[in-house]
Amino acid sequence: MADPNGYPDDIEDTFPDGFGGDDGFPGDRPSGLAPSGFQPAPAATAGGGIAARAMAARRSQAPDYLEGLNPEQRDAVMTLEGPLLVLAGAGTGKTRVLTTRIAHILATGSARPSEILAVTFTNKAAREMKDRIAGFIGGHVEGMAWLGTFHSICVKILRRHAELVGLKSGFSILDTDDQLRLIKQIIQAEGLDEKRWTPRAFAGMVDGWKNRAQTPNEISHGEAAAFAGIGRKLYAEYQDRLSILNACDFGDLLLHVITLFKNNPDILADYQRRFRFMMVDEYQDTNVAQYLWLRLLAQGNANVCCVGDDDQSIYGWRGAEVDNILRFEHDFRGAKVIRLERNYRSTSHILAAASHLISHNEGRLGKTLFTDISDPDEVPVAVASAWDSEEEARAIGEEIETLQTQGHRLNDIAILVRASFQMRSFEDRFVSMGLNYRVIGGPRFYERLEIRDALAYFRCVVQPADDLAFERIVNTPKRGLGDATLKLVHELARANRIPLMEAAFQLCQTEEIKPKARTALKGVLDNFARWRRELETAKHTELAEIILDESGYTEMWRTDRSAEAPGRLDNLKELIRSMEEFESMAGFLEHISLVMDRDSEEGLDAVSIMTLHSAKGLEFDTVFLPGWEEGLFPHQRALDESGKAGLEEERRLAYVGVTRAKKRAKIWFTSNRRIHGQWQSSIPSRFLDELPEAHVEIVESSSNYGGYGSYGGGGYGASRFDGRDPFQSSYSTPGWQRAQKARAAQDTVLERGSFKSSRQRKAGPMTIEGELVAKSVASTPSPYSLGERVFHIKFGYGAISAIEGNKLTIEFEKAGQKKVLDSFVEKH
DNA sequence: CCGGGACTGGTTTTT
DNA sequence: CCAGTCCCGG
Repeated sequence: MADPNGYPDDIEDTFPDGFGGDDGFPGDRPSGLAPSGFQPAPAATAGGGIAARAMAARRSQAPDYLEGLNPEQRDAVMTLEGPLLVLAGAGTGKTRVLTTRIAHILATGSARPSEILAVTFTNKAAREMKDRIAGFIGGHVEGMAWLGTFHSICVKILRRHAELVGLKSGFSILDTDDQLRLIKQIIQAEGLDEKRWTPRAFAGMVDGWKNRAQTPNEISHGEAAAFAGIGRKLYAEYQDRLSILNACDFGDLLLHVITLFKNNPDILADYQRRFRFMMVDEYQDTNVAQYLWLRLLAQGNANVCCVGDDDQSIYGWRGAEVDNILRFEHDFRGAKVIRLERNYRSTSHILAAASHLISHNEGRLGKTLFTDISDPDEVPVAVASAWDSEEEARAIGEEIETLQTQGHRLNDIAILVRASFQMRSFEDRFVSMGLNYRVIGGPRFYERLEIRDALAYFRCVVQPADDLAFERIVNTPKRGLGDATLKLVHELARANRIPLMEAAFQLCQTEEIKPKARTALKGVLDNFARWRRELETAKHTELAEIILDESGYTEMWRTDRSAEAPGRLDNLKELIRSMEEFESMAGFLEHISLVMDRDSEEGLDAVSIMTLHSAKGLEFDTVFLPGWEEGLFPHQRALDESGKAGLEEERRLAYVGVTRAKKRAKIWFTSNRRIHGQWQSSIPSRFLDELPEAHVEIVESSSNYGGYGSYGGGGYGASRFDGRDPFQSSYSTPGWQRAQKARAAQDTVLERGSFKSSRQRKAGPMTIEGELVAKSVASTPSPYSLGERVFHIKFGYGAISAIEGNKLTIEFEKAGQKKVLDSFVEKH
């Protein structure tokens, strides 16, 4: 019985062999999915009357899962048919709507789990969504085979049709590091100067092209001629090499699927039929390729629901097109738009501040967040200033301590910075005061050297053609396989268009390489051959251990006496432990190439330090926003490179920052900042002027001279920030001067005991307004004089030729000219 | 093969 | 200023 849209009764049957079967799971029947307390509609006969059934369900008994939704949210959940754009402001329950909507689709029997496509940007978001859906429908989330990131969904599709885009199904996915090494080889092969034409720059261009779904033939004339005139050629070569390697980069995952769909209408049609409902989270972050991908799939059946917030689009620089969301109604005809503006997160002061700030942007779809909840104790958004980043860190650290003594948890506090170099002063400060913190977004587990090496071994076993992996470990640990030998292998491989491993094997059969290298190479190849045989029989975790042992890799770190070595061995153990969750080595490798998860040590109570970008989607009771200065935020480079659009993206970033706060937001700016080693006096950010006076309080002094609840100043308008010189106003008030005096006294004490802070302070041009400059170290004259003869424990005797604070330049009699700290020399 | 010295570039980041 | 990379010398 086919429905009016032509859907066959059993969709599974229309897919090629093996396509539907492996999606089978116990819960792939709508009737088994009703949430408790809700009487499910009869099992779906595909098509027909979804809305009607939903209405019927609602009439008979409002299902549990709709409880507590506001009217707009409910509308978004129940609108199943046709294109739908949900404009969900910060903290308006976006994820809840998305997950409830899926629950609703399942509960009403409108589709089976495997017929729902739900796309997110990050693995974290996908996981969260899965967890929350599991809350509704129990263990049957596993049936949501198509809930994942754009990339993981694309891989799934590509594995089935790899041959159609010139790959084999077992293709590997290169990460940025592999990608760069490959590009470097190509640039070298072209004889370009790597210094002028850096692999990184080219990788950036490739990324840009792939973000726009352009193959080498489709890039513009201008870009084809970019990169020393051979942009197109290099791009084509790169793609060619990837194909020979049977590998993809991240961008390819989308690009290949788009190519696949365009060239194979039958396959596209299958997927169009399969995906009865499509949902995209964070739609404002989609790039052109993702948009095209979605368009292709949505052509069959326009039940597309995109959720996003144009005001939170902060990834323009990596290809996201705000236009996608701004043009939704135009691109998806008859689209319904629902705005979620009721905020459940922040106080009205915070919302008012954020709304007023973002209202300075043009070209928005326009939303105004509001809340009904009124908290009699709520405080305005605070703005405070500091002399430099160290004082900023110190003041914030002290405020955090105060909050802590008042019973606030550190987990509820975050510091959100514009650029990661800002984190340093906070880390330094928090370490010295013993305040627990955690940096979000640092280096990732799978990016560590030892992990990549280990993975390269595994890749070589699973994917013998993975040249990049082979290159990486062929001489790690050292086996005496130097450049000379490898060059031979490369030449043979290139000449015959065969994988390196194969070339190496052939080379071992000849007399062309030196006996020593030959033995070593043969040893490696024999090992791989043996491990590959064991792949069939041994348990993959055990095999992994065998590989690392027999290759000498573990041994290499065991004998390494550097400080990091033990940690690296631990990481290797951890790697093998994490493999246990997977069925096979291949399955594991696939997982890690896509899911570069971070370490999470959620256990302890700690302040979070992260960039504004990585804060999107999170919330904290208290948020500190340091560094609101022109040039840093908005960032100069954003202004220079993208002009007004750049400024607006920076402003959205500011909006994201402020809206992370539930109860307290405090913004900071400093008057001096060291940039590229140079001290520069800074001007308060224009965004400060864009905050509404009525909801913002200028905090006179900071840290132990005030803190929350005892604002000194008051009565200053935001226009105060307009001045070129912030010192004229608040910096000359009596309260400020008093604070400075007290602080200067305290600094003297602090710095006597702290080598680090005195070292860091020395370079400051502390010359403005004498009294403020009473920083002990900066003004202390050096005890040494020019020409003086001194002794250094390592360099011996010498004469001072220059003095710069506590740093001396000395002409040593034996060692020549060196720069040393005065504390390391003695008078002689 | 390691390490010191020269040189370079320094916003944001996921997959 | 500082961290990462590259190149060359011992």
